[in-house]
Amino acid sequence: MATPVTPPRGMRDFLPADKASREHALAVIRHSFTAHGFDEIETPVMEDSARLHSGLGGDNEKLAFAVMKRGLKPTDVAAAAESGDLLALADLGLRFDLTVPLARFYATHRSELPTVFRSIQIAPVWRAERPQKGRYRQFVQCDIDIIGEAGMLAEIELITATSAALDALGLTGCSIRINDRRILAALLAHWNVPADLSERALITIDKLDKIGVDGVVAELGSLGLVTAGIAETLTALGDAGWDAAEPVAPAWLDQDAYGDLLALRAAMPGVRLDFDPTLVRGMGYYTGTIFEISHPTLGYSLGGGGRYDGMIGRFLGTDVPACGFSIGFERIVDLLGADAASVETSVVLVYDKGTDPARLVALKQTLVAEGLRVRLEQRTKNVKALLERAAAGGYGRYAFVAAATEDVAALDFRPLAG
RNA sequence: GUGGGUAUAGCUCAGCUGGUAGAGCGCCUGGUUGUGGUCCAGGAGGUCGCGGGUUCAAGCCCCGUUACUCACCCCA
Repeated sequence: MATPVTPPRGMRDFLPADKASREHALAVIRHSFTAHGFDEIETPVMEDSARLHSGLGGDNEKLAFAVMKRGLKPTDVAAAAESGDLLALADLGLRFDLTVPLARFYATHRSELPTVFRSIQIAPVWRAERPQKGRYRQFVQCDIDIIGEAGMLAEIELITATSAALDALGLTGCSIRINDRRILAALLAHWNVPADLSERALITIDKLDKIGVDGVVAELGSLGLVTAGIAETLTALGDAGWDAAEPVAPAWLDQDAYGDLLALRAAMPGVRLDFDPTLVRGMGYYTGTIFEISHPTLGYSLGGGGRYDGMIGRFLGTDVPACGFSIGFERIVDLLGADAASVETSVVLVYDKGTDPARLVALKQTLVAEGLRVRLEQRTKNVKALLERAAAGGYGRYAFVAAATEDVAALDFRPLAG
């Protein structure tokens, strides 16, 4: 039956068990980032509409929810309709990522921030997309960014901290793919791709693992490019790993950028880094290193980031180097199970109707003081269903409170098997 | 923005070639059990997403519409 009480399209309610595991994961991520020397900040969920549409958000700009001006009159609407500029009706919008707000935040507060500023942002963003598996219209991103560090120490700290967070969550099998915009730029130059086709060509290259060499060549051809020799390079790109320059560096490879990637890899022996010259990422504002979290069981990435040295300057007037990494929180929590430690210390006391409330609360207080999480449940006709719900809610043990139970020592705790 | 699938009880779903709405689970009541996740019987609960159409008759067929969902595009 269609119910009129569903949340807005692509946005979700969270039941207690979901909320608990989300909060647990958030705490783990926050702790990892903090331990690596990053400081958490918060910005408003809305920014000026003009700022959101300043060209820095790539295609995401088109997905921004707009907020109408207050006090609009019918004449305003008519004027906007006539001019065709409907965005003129909006002066604010919901943020579609955390990077644009951060750039604005830094421009506002630069004098109060350290020369090299390491920020944490854990917050929801909104995109007016068509929802599907692993894609929502409201979702939480966990961003860390380093502003003011031009050297590769920024990349190293970001990747190290992100990798530590994934480890702390118990996520196994993740790898981080890495590339550099300079390598892509050199590649396009090698193919004589004109500037106005660069963006389209890059998006096509990004699909190599999905549509294969022939698919990419066909799509590049349809853009009007001369595709002679491209297939050979693409094959080499697909096979390229960290030995891409052995024994001889290929003509398409930007050796400066590649040398930097090798140095990054050498600095982080504990992190699984894969060089992928076909990695693109859609955001046009990236200028150097780009990276993305991959998981073998998923067709989409779990997060990504890169260097965007030009963006702060758009707000500040003077260029400030910046680099960031974002974890896609929703896609991470979908992979996590319940928090085992919490289940172990959570118990249910099942009591019969008519049991003295004073005695119940005394028992409960004693157990709470011992560090347990305690839920009181009145016994229902069907105890089985009650216990199964408790198990699903993250409780690990239960005991019945008998009429004569005066002391917690008399409680007979038994495990709740899901 | 493009395409596919789905919509029937609180939940998961049946419902034949059109003929008065069904099951399991959950819930309520009575009994049973009486350190207990058992069993038995009974009961409540449905504008069949919404709006039209065809028909003596529509949950079922036709048209429209909305929502959900999966995929594409793109993205976290």
